[in-house]
Amino acid sequence: MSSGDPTILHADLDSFYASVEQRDNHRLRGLPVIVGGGVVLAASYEAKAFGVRTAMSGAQARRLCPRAIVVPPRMSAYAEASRVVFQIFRDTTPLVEGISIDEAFLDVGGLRKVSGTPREIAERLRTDVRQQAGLPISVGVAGSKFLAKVASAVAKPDGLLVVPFGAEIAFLHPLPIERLWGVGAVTSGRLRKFGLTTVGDIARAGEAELATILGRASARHLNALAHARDPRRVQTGRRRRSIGAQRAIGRGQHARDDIDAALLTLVDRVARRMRAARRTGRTVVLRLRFGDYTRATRSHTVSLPTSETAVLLAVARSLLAEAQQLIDERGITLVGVAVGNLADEAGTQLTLPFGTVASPSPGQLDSAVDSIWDKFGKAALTRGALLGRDPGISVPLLPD
DNA sequence: TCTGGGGTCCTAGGACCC
DNA sequence: TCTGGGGTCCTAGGACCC
Repeated sequence: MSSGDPTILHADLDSFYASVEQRDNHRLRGLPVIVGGGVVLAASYEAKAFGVRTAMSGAQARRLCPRAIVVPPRMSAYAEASRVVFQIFRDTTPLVEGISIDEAFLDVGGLRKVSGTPREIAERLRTDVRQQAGLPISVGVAGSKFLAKVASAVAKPDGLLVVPFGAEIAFLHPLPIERLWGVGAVTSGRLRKFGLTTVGDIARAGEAELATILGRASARHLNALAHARDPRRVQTGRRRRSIGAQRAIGRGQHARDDIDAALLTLVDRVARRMRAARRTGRTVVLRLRFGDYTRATRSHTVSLPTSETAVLLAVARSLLAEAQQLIDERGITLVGVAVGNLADEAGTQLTLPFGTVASPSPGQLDSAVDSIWDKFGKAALTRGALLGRDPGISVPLLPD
């Protein structure tokens, strides 16, 4: 690490969704394109020139750029494009760590004899993605993940930037604090109040002073990054830790039946995705957002992992009942369901009257059932759930 | 013209166990 | 009986990222 070239690449597709749209429809090329209606999911560089940004409300975006062409998202097209690009990544090096649908870290150490210098590899990668996927991609090359990521951001659009060993501090310190990983709106506001505006300011402030502003953990984290210290290696085979779905449902009154129908749709979508990925989970999280934009979560952990719609739905419904008072008071505008504590699908599936629970051994059946019963109340279950008569449980499962 | 739909990680308190 | 320390798990909230 002390000699030679830095070997960590951060590859990041430019305005990914918008670029796919421009690739697939030549009439959109060279024009300001916005993907997404209510909120901007992606904006082409032509739209960004007008100040349009990701996550901006659609109304604000159209005000800034009235001539922008707004197209609805085509998630399956983006997923397919991502698949093609990630295959190019894996053809480049086996050490690929995917971060999201459109970015990844690649470690090209040890490939010099086969593939050339990291810069040459990065240039070829950009050419391959352009030719094979038809998409622009920016690449940062540095000695750490953090610096590589900053470098790719600085290189955008459609660029390549290498931060050589020894040049890290000079590169990093003039940058605004918002470039630091973990500095969002809240943290940047706090830091700026204390006159800290550049990464160099953070480095000079020192950990102790930072701790008085942000707390110990954040202080340690930011201080390390500001000194370009980031020992994390590129990790292959990282696995997803939760699977979820959510839906905004607008203001105004929502009948309980409508909320319940939304919940069913979400649970069904999540459970289906879990089964497709052959994953099971133990913790069900209900996410809510209210009319005043406050949020709340309720969660429950069952003893055995499952991907069964009926089981997950039963838990989600009990969580919704728990939160009913909040909903009545504040009005609900978003409902989401996520399943965490993920495990691989178990070998044994125990079929219960109200669904199937994955179990490593039949002896654990009781605890699995108990954990769900506890949440429901025994009375409700014995009243009919186990016989499939409780309308709260016997919802017909949609076919896969 | 108020605010998608995915995720990650961290913190803190409480329960529980040894 | 009282006090204490350490560890894990669960729950809820919050900040942040793309």
